[in-house]
Amino acid sequence: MIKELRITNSLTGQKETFEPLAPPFVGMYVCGPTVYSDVHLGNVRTFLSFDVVYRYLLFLGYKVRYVRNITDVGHLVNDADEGEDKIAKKAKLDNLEPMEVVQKYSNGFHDVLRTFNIIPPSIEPSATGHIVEQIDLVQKLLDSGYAYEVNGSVYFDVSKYNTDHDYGILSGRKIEELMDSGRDLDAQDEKKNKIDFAIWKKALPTHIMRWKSPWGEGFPGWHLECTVMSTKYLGEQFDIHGGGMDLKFPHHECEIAQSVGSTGKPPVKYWMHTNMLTVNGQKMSKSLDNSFLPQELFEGKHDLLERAYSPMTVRFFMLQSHYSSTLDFSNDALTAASKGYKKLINGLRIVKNLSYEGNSEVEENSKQIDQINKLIDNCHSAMNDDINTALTIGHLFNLVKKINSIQTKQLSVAELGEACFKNLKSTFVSFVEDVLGLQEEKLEEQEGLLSALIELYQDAKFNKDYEKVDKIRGALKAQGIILKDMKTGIDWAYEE
RNA sequence: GGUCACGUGGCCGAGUGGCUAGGCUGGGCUCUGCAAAAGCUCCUACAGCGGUUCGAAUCCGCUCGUGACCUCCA
Repeated sequence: MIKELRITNSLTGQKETFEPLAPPFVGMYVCGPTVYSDVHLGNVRTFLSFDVVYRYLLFLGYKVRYVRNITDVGHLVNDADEGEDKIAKKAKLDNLEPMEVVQKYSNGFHDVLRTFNIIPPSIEPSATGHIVEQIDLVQKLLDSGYAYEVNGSVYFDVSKYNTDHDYGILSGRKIEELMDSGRDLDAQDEKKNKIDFAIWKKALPTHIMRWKSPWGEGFPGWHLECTVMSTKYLGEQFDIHGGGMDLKFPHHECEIAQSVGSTGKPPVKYWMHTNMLTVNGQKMSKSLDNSFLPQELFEGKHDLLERAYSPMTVRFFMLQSHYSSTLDFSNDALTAASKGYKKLINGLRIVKNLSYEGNSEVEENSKQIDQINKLIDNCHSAMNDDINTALTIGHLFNLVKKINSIQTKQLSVAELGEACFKNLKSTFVSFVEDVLGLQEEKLEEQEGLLSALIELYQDAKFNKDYEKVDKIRGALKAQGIILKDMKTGIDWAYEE
């Protein structure tokens, strides 16, 4: 059994034992969205992955401060240093105040995450709320010599930084190669080198988002806000920094440069990067027009969707792969996930209703006990092994078999003994609900009504009124409920 | 072009130097008024070609294929 949590550190490419800088406290920062449009399913995958990381750290007893930002200024449309601000552009387009855009899509973001049962972070700071701190950081970088001012804009001097430190330490890039590729500097460009990036940008007269600074009116550069807010709330050095793979370069590389350039210390102990959600093998992205909004998924309203899928089905689907692998979206896979999810939740319903009953005439079945204890250990091991939710779910399904056997009395709780049974129940419930964050999607119908129907069903069966029996069975099936006739009684389950 | 991943059974997806997850689908059995559910069970794979090894799908090399990043992107 793997007793310690190990996570893959993108910085080293190795699985490392997780040792917080100051246990039991853990600081975790995850790059949040730029709120200029609706979040799509690919975005959700990242936040879902870190939701499980957060949940598991809590499960292990750590005191976690989880910071996830909202980027509401500074993120430009085209490249890091030119073009319009995404928020400002959208504001003009929709004829709204920039902050209305921010509020609208922040609300939408929160609604979506709540639907997927993603726990809100401890702190959700926004870039516009930290302009003062960002100006301070720009000044620090100027003071340290790693930044220079040109015409009211300030740029980070990557080559200068690279003489003292290692730019590219996270993404494996070499500064010379970066210089050779990509677009060339044009005549208007104020930068010394094309790989330099803006940390403060002068606002043109038409620019609607602007703040006063020692360098004139302007706005902060994209990468700056994450450095500032992570430092402010988690300190100059903290445990985990996460985000999607596509942020590794340049965003996270720049964050490291800004931190090291200002404090001299590497900011993050463990970098974690989640992989992309793909559609037909291609990354889901807005520009490729292959992205789904969560709402389209729930309603089944999209050309690529054959039917609707519930939030928990999608959550389960995503957890069935490892966060570091690409996950390909398809109707077949979602349909399979839907059935699997219901199987797991049916197991959850059953085990919650089970209680221990001793029986002095029944001997403990050591083979069963060993099997169950092993499966429980496996669940812990799987999560400890780099948050392997897919493997964890596999083990949970093996436990579902045991739970179903108990319900049909093919296996009795007395055989397991009290300790094993209680361990089974608590492990199963806490892994499904607390760690994986899967919950029962309750029926609209009241369970009381259901049990009344089941009683009628039972009477009809007793009276061998099979016409009525079939009628009740058919009516419930139409509602997605199937009846389980067992020797030991009647129960219902979600149709898989 | 540069950098880095990946290629697993009908489908989706873990994993690992020997003990061959799991889900979905399909077949069989038990149970049942008929079913369903459940349990048991069968079909058993690691792109191709070499190499290392007692032993590789797992390590190394080459080939082919796919993708990501190098511009904004979770």
